[in-house]
Amino acid sequence: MNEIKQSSPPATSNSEDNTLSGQTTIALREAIVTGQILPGEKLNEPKLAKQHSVSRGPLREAIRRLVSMGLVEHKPHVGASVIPLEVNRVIELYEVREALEGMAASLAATHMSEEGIGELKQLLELHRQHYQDNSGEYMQAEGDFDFHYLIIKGSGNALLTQQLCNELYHLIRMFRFQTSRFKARSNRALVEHEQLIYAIENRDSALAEMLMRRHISRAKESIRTYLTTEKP
Amino acid sequence: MNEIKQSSPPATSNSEDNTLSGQTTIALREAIVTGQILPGEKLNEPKLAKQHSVSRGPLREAIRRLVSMGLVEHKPHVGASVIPLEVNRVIELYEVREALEGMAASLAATHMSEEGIGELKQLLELHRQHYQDNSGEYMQAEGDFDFHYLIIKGSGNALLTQQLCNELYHLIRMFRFQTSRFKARSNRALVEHEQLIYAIENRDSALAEMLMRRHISRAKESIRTYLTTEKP
DNA sequence: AATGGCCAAATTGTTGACAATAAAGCCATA
DNA sequence: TATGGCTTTATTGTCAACAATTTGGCCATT
Repeated sequence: MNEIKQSSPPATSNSEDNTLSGQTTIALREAIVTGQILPGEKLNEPKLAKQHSVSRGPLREAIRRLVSMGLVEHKPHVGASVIPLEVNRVIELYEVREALEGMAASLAATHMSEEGIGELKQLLELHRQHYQDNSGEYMQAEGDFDFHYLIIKGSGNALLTQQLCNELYHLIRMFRFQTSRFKARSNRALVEHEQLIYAIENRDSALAEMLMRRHISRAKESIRTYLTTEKP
Repeated sequence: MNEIKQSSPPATSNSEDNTLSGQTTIALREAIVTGQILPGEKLNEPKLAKQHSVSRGPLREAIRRLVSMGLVEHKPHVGASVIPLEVNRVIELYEVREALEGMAASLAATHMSEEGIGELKQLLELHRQHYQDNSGEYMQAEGDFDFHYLIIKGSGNALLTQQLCNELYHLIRMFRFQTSRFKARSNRALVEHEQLIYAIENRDSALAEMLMRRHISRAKESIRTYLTTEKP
């Protein structure tokens, strides 16, 4: 009962199909995100096809989808490989997130339903209690996703939601997994979430955007200093 | 000699490969963008494969890439079809552009090289002369792309550039083609571009972002009123 | 011993046939 | 005549074999 509900975010249970290529996409995606296939590692088609008990057709299709998610690079006549974990890429991802999720927060402040705002409050309360009970460790990982997902969905912009929740989402997950030793910032995040809800509740789109952007920008800077100092 | 250089933007000469699937992707993409295949139209695999003289394998791969560009929708066991042209989608696209290109302008103000700024000025001068000579009609289409592309590239953010120039770019082209009867705003665009260059030159990232966002937001509103009044 | 070109192995790109699913039309029945 | 279920047909999903390209290693030459 200590489990947080895994319903809201599109986590693993994406709206994928039940075709072989769809299932293979999910399997490969999770293998990459959870580090079973390492950054930079090459994706050998015959080998992976045998592993997943499919022919090369569906497997190639799965690889293509991973390319469109940004998890995999592909060079003609050479092959596909998991994207290497470079500091620059992480920074760039956070800059794109800042732009996109900032807009999402702004739109959510305008369009989000009262019901949606209620869900946000409910989630915040859940996180707050969990923070008091435990040492407040994990929330940064799973909990943050739920929160951001609700806001993105609340923007009412399907393209924006698609870009963030289907394309970039798994890239974020992967980077976060690879740098998971680095936690911190759990209490501050709680306060920042609270302020964000307040702004959305008051239909203050400019403030909501600013808070969201600052929220992400701070995370970016934390990661930047972490990755550039402890690396060599 | 009246032709504007087509070098800078990734227009048709994308960094695609020389494989069949790559060429088919380009061919199909252009057919969709230029309206040879209409919005909402279904993509019949055997028929298209025969048309382009390839087998269904590469063609399916091409379709998948178009899906990742947002030009095509795909339902399992049903098939792919060109995305329908709805007002909401256009508005949503402009909102995403506003967020992404706003960030690009901000980053460009910080990172763009003096040389890049020089190119911007050069391009602006070209547009200004063309506006004086002719009635200043087309610039909105081709010219605007060049300008925005230079700024996006100047951001130095590869992911951002990838998202805008490879994924969303052709969606913009398609919508712009489908609503091409609607021009206007040619002189104002010139002034707005001039202001933007000024902001970037002065390394004023906040101003650059604001001007770019307003630039796109205005275009959005123009299109919104145009599409919602003249439609029925 | 280092370098250059050539050959072979492994991997990717492509093809056509086969299987599974969904849409459309038909017939029977109420 | 309208409706429901069935059959047929067209289309998508999958497979295994074939062709083309790259990479790595080998040998000859300088």
